[in-house]
Amino acid sequence: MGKGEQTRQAILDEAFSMASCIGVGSLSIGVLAERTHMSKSGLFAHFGSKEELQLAVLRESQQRFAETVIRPALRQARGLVRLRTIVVNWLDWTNTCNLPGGCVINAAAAEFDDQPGPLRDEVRNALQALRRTLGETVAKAVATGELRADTDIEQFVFELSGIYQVTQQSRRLLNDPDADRRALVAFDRLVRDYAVLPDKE
Amino acid sequence: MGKGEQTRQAILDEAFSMASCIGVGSLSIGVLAERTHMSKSGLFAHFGSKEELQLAVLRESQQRFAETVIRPALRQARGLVRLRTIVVNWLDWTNTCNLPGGCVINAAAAEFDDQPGPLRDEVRNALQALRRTLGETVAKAVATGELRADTDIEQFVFELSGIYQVTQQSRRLLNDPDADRRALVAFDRLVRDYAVLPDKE
DNA sequence: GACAGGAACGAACGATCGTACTATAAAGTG
DNA sequence: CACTTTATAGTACGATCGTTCGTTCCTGTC
Repeated sequence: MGKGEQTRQAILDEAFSMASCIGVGSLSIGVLAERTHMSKSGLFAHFGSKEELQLAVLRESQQRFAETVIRPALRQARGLVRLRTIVVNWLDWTNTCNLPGGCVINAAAAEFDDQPGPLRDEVRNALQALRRTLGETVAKAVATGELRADTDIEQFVFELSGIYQVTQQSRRLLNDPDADRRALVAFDRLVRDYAVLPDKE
Repeated sequence: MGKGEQTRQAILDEAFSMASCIGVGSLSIGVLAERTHMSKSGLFAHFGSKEELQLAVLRESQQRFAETVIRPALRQARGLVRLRTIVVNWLDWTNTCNLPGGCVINAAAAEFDDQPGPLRDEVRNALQALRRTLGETVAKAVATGELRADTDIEQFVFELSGIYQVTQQSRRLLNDPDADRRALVAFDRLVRDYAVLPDKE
């Protein structure tokens, strides 16, 4: 990794954790330069524009998410076990990664949902990709026969996403210490409702 | 209503719909003055500081929410009917009110969840009040015997909030035309799981 | 040791930010 | 009408914004 690539990554690290706290939209090149002990212009040269920097942060976030939440779960057996692993990792990933202020993409989703442009597109793609991944995982749990064959997969993923979002809000804003427990209760209820009934004894 | 109160309200109207699109944090006094055909200083005098303006927008939002979502539902019979009315109103209230860019409070929740200060406090209080109101409504559905006596009310409200959030995201960002239908499916599943089983025939 | 290329800096740009102060116009009140 | 209060405008401030430009520094190659 060349020198340029190295500093660029260091900038992204700082920008990432900063964006977690104040949002991707409120990133400031001046402040970021201060924090990374660089000049504004020196930092700027690595990205060419503020928007490129913001996009880079969003991409960085996606990459870390894949490596932290999804990939470790692929070692689990396909089906409900793997799905549950993803959910647990997902709920915990703001702790695992350096995300003092919550999920960057999730916050950006609320921030840009009505502001057309590359940033909105990037967030949109990221969330669609995530839902697709979740959908495939659910589909495998159907294939293994753990979930019913007529499971509405998109509905399942829809509700799963809701559980994630409310958990973040409860934890971060309302300081609800039971948020994670409640999230798992909701997840279990979701699974139970779509599960194949066990044979009668 | 005096002249002052009148313009103040006009400013708030504009600020409200603006905040809906770009977020409470990105409100700008200059732009707001332009849109209301006033001078920056003239507008400024109504609030004394930007933060006060932002707080006023948040309070305005709470008030409209109460009048649009909650109050009309109080005409319904207590219990599941009223609860369902609230949910339907809730899901629709960004259309009912002038909210081109989605719920102000909900966006602010993601924006300020890690930035201590009066704004965060206000959002927090608003959401806590909402959850309390929802909780009381659910409790009445328990009292009427429609929901089971051992219903975990906080859990119920927790999941309800999740349904709302994911619906907003699906509709606004992912352009999912089925979002509202999915929300109601999720709600019905929630109610069914906590409902008192009908007597066997 | 000359040279080249990339990396970082420093200074400055025009624009916009929130805010303060002063003056003028309008509204409200007797 | 006169008088007081309130509402709005105008101007200017210091700070910060993203961005540009030209220069310097460092690193590695011939």
